[in-house]
Amino acid sequence: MDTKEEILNAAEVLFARAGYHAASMRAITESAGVNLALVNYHFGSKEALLEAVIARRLRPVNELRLRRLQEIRSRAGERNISPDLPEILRAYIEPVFGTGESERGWADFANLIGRAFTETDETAQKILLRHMKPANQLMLELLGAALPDLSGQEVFWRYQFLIGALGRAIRMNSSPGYERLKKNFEADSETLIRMLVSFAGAGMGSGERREGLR
Amino acid sequence: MDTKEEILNAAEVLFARAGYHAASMRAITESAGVNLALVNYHFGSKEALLEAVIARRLRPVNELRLRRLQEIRSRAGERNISPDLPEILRAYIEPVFGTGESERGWADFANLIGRAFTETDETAQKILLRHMKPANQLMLELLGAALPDLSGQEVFWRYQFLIGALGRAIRMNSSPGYERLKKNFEADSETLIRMLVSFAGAGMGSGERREGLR
DNA sequence: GTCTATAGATTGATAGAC
DNA sequence: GTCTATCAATCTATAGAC
Repeated sequence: MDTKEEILNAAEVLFARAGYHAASMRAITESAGVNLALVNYHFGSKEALLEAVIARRLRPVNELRLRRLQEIRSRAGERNISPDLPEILRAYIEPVFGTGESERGWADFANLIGRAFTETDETAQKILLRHMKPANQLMLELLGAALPDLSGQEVFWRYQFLIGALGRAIRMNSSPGYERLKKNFEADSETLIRMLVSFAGAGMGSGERREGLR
Repeated sequence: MDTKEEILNAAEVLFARAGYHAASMRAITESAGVNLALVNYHFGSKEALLEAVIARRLRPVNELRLRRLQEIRSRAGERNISPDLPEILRAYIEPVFGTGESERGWADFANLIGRAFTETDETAQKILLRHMKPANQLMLELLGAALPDLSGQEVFWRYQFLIGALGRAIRMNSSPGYERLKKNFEADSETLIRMLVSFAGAGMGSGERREGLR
């Protein structure tokens, strides 16, 4: 297989499992079965490698998200109605669990994303925010339109709660080390998505006057 | 001041802001104004230092949590009624935002906890889980009693969503780097707690037959 | 493009004087 | 308890042969 891709795959696994700093380039190249010097040849630096790992998976996810959210917005605009909250949530949540092809390796990447929110002296966090910005802005706009009775502050924080719940779900679902905790409560992706949409839908809609009237 | 405490304070800040691996013992001792060798003298190793940092803050939080949850359980038991969901949530959430004394430094620790869920080759994660286990078990039991119509799987995952939302709230509220994102949506702790309880209460109670009848 | 070899810096930890 | 000095290991990155 392509050397670059081999490195990306190995880096994804190790960044996700050990963390950016703890995953050394020696470990990565060894796991990939390539020479140590090839990381710098192909990517330039360790940080650029992290950027490439994140970008590879995140681009299709956010493109799909954005497309679905834009479609919801234009449909609501045409008929001059508020966008539907559960529909918005599903468009935001579903792509994270796989863009369709859903190749192997997604579990590790999901774990990496979970880390990226906090770790690696903000290196990964910045990369992440940059990729998600367009979808995030549109998401806030649609949520505001779907929840017209809530203040901007309320909408903003409920959106943050959703992001937190989603991140937790992804990590719990994919990262090893939670097996013992999950025991008999294992859930497949579709079940998880359904539970998330229902949880966040009820949580975000709480206090809305229109609640339940649609 | 006490040298040990000085080291703990500096380590807390640096672990939180840079991450466990990125925060070197040289940086920690320099920031604490003490000699490099004193970390190993007082704590034994870098990992033991992390353990001490976490334990110092987490013990009072979880003791308070446990006490309040136990009180709810015994009150419900006496009167032979289901425990009240918002009350459970408040008992679980409130202590995380400060145990009352709420000394300075809590913001950094909150950030550290956010990291600990994922980072540091599971070192911090294990420490965290060990500390939270008693409160977590009681929490699951009370949630099950408060939501008798839900399956164990549903209760478990909604609890995970709560943990995710809570963690996100803490990090957003305390860690630097989110200032630009929060802009005009800043909220004080009491407001945040209220929003969390209302969000999670609605989200967790969704689908319950008794919903709204209490 | 891929390799060896190594530079150059930084890390956690410790021995031993005070 | 606190200090200096240093070891041994590890890290990222690069020079240069093939």
